[in-house]
Amino acid sequence: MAEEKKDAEFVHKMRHSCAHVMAQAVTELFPGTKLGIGPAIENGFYYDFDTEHHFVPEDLPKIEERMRQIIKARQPFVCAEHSKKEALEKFGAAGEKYKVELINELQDGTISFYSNGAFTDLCKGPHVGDTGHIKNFKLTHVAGAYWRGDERNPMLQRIYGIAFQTREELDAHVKQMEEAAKRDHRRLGAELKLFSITDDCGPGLVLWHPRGGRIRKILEDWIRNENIKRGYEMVYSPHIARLHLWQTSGHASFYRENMYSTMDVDGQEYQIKPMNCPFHILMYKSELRSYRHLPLRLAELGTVYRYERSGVLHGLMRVRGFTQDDAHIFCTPDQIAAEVEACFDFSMHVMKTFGFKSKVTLSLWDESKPENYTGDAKDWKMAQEVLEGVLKKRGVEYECFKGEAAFYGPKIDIKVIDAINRPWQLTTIQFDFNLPQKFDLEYVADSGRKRPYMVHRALLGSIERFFGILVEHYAGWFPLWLAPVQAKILTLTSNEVPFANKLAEDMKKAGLRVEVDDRPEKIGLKIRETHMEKVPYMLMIGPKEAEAGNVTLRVRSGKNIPGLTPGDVISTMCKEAAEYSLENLYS
RNA sequence: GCCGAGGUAGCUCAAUGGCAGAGCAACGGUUUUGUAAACCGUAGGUUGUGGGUUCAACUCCCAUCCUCGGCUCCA
Repeated sequence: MAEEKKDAEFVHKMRHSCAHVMAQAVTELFPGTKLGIGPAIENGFYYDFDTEHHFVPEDLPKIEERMRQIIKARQPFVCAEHSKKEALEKFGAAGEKYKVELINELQDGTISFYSNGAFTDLCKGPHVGDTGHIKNFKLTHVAGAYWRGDERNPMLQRIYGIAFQTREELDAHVKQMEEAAKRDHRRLGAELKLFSITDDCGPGLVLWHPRGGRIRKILEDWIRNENIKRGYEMVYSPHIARLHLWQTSGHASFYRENMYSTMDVDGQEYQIKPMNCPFHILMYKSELRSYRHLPLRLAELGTVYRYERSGVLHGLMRVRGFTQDDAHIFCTPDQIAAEVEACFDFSMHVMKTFGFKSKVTLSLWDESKPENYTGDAKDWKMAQEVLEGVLKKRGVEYECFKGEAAFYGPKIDIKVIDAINRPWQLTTIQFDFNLPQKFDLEYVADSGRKRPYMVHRALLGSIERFFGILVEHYAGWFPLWLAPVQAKILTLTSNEVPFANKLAEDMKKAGLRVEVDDRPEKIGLKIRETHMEKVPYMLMIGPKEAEAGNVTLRVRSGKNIPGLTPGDVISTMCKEAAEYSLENLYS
């Protein structure tokens, strides 16, 4: 264990040292380049540069070559300490304005520098002994990045690299990235004919094709049933509403930049919905509510439209029109903890059903800036304790982020990573102090009228994003209960077609999704195409099977299971599909 | 939105100012086939879009739309 920790520390130092060497190579090859920062990150490092030259991919091998020379020279990393004044003089003279900015923010006292060869960088270290310790690295890509991550600052050019202790690890990582690219949902979405997003329709607007539509319908039916089982009422609301409604809710001001322009209907301004909340609130308000009727849980697969800046769109993960599995819970103060707990458990049930590994975060307010939030300190304290209490009770690991709460309340977010390790938020469970007040919600309690608590939650997050994650998670090999085509029947000759059609008919009657490939093609071709469509089960029928009245099952691995009766196949497949199984019963 | 790279047949990609091409897919025909690609043929294009330079533009210039990698922002 201690060994592992030591290794991890070494690798981190080595990656950071590699960033220095890259900066050194870049400043030598492109004189006048100013330096930003260059930390070690997961699997590698980056460095931000400000230079007239625009880096192109062809520059990377040249920079790598220079880096290899520096590494070969085994230049020792030497630490030196200077006063702030000396540091400012040194970097000021070199015109390193970004370094000067960093130094100015450091406390007075000594400031450490690391040098190797002729290159010196402001750095708190530590580093490897000399550049010879850097062995297996590769520069991967160039990207833009704002200085200090603030879009008001100038944009620098960032070069990313990866570095590992051994050649094998580096090669394995490169290979892994290539494999990950093959399961990218955008690629599989086209290959498996699940969905498309086209120029003609518009960016961020998804066309769900028949195969994707089948899966979506199964997902939607499943999540609706799970909601109903837990006491939710499924409701529906319109896609547009009078602007007035959004002014009341406050969205027309605080959510303005994500909303589309209004449209004129009979001289009135209408707005396409970016949220479902106001509609559920109107339903709540449609009658006088009593504590006896709470909690009220209104759920909807609600399609919303949000303006997302062009550069942030990403396949199904970030789109402009999407459907949330949204719900709003209205309840009394003494019901709130149980409701949040139930939401959290519901989310965990979702994650488990699909085999997702998730990461939980708790977003809290910044109590030093109450002016940025609605609701008083007492409410916030209570709400945060409720959320954190549930996480503690369930014993899950979670990370707290102060100041990350919405202005209207704290929240629990649950994220899942995609094929290439990018995290995407699916579940969100949020307190809302704003809307009950804006709409003056109340309920009749034993001692007069009171304001209900309101929780907003989405578990899948959006059907689109969830589906994108799902495609990548399974690499297109959906478990039987989700597979758009669960089995394909392949005939060898035209003589078996009647038997194949009869089997298909019986399977369809049993509720299975099956297709027959009766083309006069070779069995090898049919197998290849069916495999590439990622159909879980192939049922092969040739003269032998037709004679015996059975089928040969070919599973994904290529293994054959001969002599199965149609009845066996149907009952086993039905069982597997009904249990939301992640594992195939035939394998 | 910002920085950069791109956009050629349904898909993957050629063509460096001089006749727009290949493989796969599609379509037509032949093949009745036993475990990951049978064979022959046909068709397919305003090179993202609009403008400009030129005798001549996929190629150079300008604008614009979209995609990709990041940044910022978020389900």
